[in-house]
Amino acid sequence: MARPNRDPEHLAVLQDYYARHRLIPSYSTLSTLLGFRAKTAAARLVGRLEVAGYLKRTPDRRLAPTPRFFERPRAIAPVRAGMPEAAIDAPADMESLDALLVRRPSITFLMTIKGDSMIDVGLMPGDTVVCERRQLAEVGDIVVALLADELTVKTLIRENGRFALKPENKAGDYPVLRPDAMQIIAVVTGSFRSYRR
Amino acid sequence: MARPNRDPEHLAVLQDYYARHRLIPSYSTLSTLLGFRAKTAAARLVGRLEVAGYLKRTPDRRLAPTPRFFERPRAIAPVRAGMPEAAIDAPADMESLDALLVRRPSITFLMTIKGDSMIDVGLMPGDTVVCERRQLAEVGDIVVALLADELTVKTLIRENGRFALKPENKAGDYPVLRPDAMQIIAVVTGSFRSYRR
DNA sequence: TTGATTAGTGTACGTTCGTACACTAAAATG
DNA sequence: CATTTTAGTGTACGAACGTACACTAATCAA
Repeated sequence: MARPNRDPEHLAVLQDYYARHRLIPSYSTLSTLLGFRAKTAAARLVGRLEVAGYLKRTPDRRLAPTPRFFERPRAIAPVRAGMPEAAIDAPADMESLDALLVRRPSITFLMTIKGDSMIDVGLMPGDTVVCERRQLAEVGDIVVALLADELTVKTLIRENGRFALKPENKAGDYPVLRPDAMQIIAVVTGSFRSYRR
Repeated sequence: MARPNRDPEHLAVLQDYYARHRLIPSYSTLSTLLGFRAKTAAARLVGRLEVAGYLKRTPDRRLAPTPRFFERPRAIAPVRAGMPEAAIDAPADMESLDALLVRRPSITFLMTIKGDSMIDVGLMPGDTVVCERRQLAEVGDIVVALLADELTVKTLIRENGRFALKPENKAGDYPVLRPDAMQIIAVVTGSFRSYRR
């Protein structure tokens, strides 16, 4: 039909640029980046990438990346024989983990897990939880609550029409907490740990 | 001395905007966002945020966020009586998730945990592990190994002078793997999950 | 080989953006 | 209360940006 489509290759360059600068460049600099001599070429490319769902426009018509822009090959098991490289394809530029875990920076804070009361849901002592500061939580949410001047991480449950805080450790035999007064400080939206020494 | 400094508050709005759009807005839209009536105010604010190290300029003089822009406060428990705000808002330290979890982006990739064979060390099905690609691992490391064309996450142990792969699930009764040939693909340096619906 | 199709070129133009500059407003200090 | 300092206002202007449009180049299918 027509010319060969080099868009994937060009997208890769754009993704690298974004990884370095955290910014979609102007058509001019994108043209320079890709070796185009007319910035219209960059404009057309961007149009195609928009249609393909890699870029979108903000309310004020500026260019911004979409979630798809950040999709990276994750390692996938099973792997084809003798080809672990292909399955991994280590991306030189990784999506920012911050983007994955933090949606509203202004109300987000981190907290360290103390003790093993939430071990059944994979929250080990020393793990860091990502918390969004708000009072409204839903039943089933893991929340940060203020109890006797201590910040506690527990699952919010409902018992006989009352809210209670449930530890997640069958072996540890922790009691469900049914305080008279309880203040929800934040909702846990994620967690992480580092195995680095 | 002078007017109260509302920069932290304004920075928070900018950070939220960035989290939504992955883009630093123009001075005009930033002014609208913050309720400024002159875009010069936004320009001045941005200048201050540059000096403070939250923003920088790309080679073509466009505005981009710095690593510090992505730092989050870490709450400290226990809390002083009735003062949960202070523990969060006046944090001991600020940290960026990327800096914490990814030290060498070029050899780092992500992988999703399948199954519950590592549940005792807090790796639940669906969790994402951060892996650094390298062959040299130490005993006790959690590693990604290639076994029968499958990528497996296990703990590397030494048994009678031989290396072996140990699952971490006492209840599940998984066997220790003692393959004739085993290839270490990567070392797990971190893990995370999101509780978001 | 020809025709259809799509990528990139070159130029022109209106709009928006960033910056400069003089000015006003609000707080803290002495 | 006066002084000092810094945040925000208002206006103006050149430069950069995005877009439009006509044109050329490269590939594939018939």
